[in-house]
Amino acid sequence: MTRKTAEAPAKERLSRERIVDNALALADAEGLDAVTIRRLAQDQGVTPMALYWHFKDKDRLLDGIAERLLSDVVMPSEGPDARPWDEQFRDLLVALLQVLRAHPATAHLVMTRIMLSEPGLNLTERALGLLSVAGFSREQATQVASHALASMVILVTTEPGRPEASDTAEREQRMRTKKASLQVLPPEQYPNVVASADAFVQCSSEPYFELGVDLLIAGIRGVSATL
Amino acid sequence: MTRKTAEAPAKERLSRERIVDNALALADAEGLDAVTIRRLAQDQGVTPMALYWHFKDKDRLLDGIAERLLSDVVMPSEGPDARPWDEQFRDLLVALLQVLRAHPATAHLVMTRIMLSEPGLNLTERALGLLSVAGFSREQATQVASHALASMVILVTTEPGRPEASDTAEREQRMRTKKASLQVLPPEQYPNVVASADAFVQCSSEPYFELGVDLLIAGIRGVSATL
DNA sequence: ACCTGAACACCGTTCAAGT
DNA sequence: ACCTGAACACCGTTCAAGT
Repeated sequence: MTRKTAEAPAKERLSRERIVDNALALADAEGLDAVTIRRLAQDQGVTPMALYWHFKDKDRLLDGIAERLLSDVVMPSEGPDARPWDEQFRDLLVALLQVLRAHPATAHLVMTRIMLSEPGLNLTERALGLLSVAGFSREQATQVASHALASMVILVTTEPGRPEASDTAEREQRMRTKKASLQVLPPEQYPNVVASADAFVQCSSEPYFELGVDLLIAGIRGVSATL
Repeated sequence: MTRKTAEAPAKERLSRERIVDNALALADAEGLDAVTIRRLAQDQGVTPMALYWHFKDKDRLLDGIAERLLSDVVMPSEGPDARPWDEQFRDLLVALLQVLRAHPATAHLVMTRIMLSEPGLNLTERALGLLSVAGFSREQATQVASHALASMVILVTTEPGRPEASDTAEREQRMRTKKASLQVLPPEQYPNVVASADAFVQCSSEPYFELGVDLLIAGIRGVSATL
């Protein structure tokens, strides 16, 4: 339980790829706030300015992380698919959700960055195609696609009881504190909140994510039926 | 077009309220990144450390902003309401959406902070009540309520063409640049993306937000029908 | 009760220079 | 092409002290 992260001496040269690797690993382990130019440099045994040869600024590095996430999405295979559009759309969402769930601390980075990378463009192209089959106009399809992506992100980032890059001990403590603060509320004024104290503080992941996807798909289906 | 924000000499004393006022106004004008302990102090003609008497740290100040937003929500009046739960739920969402739209730069602050203030608790209590009428279990109602709140937030923060606290001139330039970068893509590979270039870069707000709310309500209604 | 002064340990980034 | 050194202009925050 030492506070320092174990760092390999990192003999090998720097590269965009290596830098993104480390940034992502660091974010996974300690949260995005720990991802700092200076910290990354230190972990690589290099001067902070060394990174600026590979990335114009920190924002481009974050772009790189987002691109990495998106390139990790394993898309449903191309080609004709006889199934209804909503089933295909769901597969797309789930594929995206898988990688976001693996990297909750960086998931939100993709929201503003999908159109900046090839894998993001591919994902978007597929989504737009399916939504136009569903009967949406260009404008609506675009908005629904954006919203669908964003929904997967917030599903991951707002999961009740999600470990916020802290160790398990103090995380459980925070959960208990929060739960207690809800249970202590006047039950005649907040009966539902008090009764939901548990659910606000933790949940079982699989049903949670399934509900989230169901909600979105049902919404799209519902709206498409009124077109 | 001077670069300095015009600051009243601010003769009056400091207070939590005044600080939050200024922080919110500053965020609205220049984005949340501009909201800095030091900057706020300077604008009030006071030393940075003066703020620490009123707020334990910056995070508590952000809590204060979130609470302010939530207290600005004008809730549909209490008391028995004969209308179906989904109409009532929609009113709740729209009420929240109104204030989030007025403060896009700070909207996301409420996502993790609803349960920390009385207005947030009231909003949540009402939402949970309606969802339990709709037939959801405690766990599901809690998750749906959280997701609904978060959806309103991302609707606001990811609106295409949303002004990111920059002046109109360079904002239009960025939009043109982004649009051009999409239109230049190979149309045989990304037909839908290219055709949607316009829609990714701007939209008319009212239909956009209505679609967003429709999507969510339709989703909840759809899922509730399968219970 | 309310605010100041000085200091600490951080940031991202520029610019000129080394190999 | 790839990296270093020194410096700049910022952060949030602590701690002791003033009124």
